[in-house]
Amino acid sequence: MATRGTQTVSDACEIEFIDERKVKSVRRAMKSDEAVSALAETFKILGDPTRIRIAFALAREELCVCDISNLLGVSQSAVSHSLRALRQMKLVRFRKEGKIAYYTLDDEHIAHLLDEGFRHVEELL
Amino acid sequence: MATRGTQTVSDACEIEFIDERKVKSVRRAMKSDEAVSALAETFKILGDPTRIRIAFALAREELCVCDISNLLGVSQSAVSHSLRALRQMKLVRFRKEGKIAYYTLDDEHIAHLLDEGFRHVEELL
DNA sequence: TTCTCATCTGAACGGATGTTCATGCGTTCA
DNA sequence: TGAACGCATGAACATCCGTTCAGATGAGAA
Repeated sequence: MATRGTQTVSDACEIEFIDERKVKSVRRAMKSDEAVSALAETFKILGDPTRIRIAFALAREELCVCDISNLLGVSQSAVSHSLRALRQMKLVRFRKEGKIAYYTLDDEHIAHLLDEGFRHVEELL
Repeated sequence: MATRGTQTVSDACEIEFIDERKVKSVRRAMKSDEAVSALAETFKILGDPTRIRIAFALAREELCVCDISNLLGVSQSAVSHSLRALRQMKLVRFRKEGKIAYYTLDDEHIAHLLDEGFRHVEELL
């Protein structure tokens, strides 16, 4: 903490601005807190190898929990927990047929997100 | 844990497959472990409101650490830690001019990722 | 050189998160 | 109706992660 004048500021930077014009320009374009938080939550949910594999698979085929479990070699419980997380962020949706739950991606933005992401990381391998 | 035959499997599903064709089809298309892990790391880094704001800002203007700190109202130390994380995932790059470090996005995939992500979440607000 | 400034870094603390285990719920079939 | 099955869920535990604090580094000014 640095004390300046009467108020205590979280010691960001002592000087006022390096380039006030650029800062103001970006500030105007900045997204709302709700949008930023929602996007952060979405990325956080996708920040897990199992959930990425699940989303990738569901982008190609409609699958039931058991199929996903077999496909990835992950316990059914873990798959179900992952699916719930994906569901809460509206990344996947499902329909029930008897006792079987079939999952798919909720919309194509997610598929694009994955494609764009893979394109980025595959450039660096 | 369930024991089946000689090998112990993580009790995924007792039956073999619900739809073997779909599972095999997805399995063939599945990305490598390295790509999946790298993408998960990338999303994990982006799964934080501060780092999203930073990336969003750097997609529009080249900024120094002090500007970012002022722009977001976050301590300079926190910004620096976030930038290091973004740097390690090759999401941003920087150049030094005297004692000032100017940061920008590393490539446009990241900008597209953010745009696509915002498009997704803004549909749900 | 010495001081100031912009930035970086490691350690440490508290909260969030992933995984597993055990169990509960709803459906199907004998 | 009761057993088997597919799936969902809560609790508990260990681990990861974000933030802050204190100090270090390196460049420019005095």
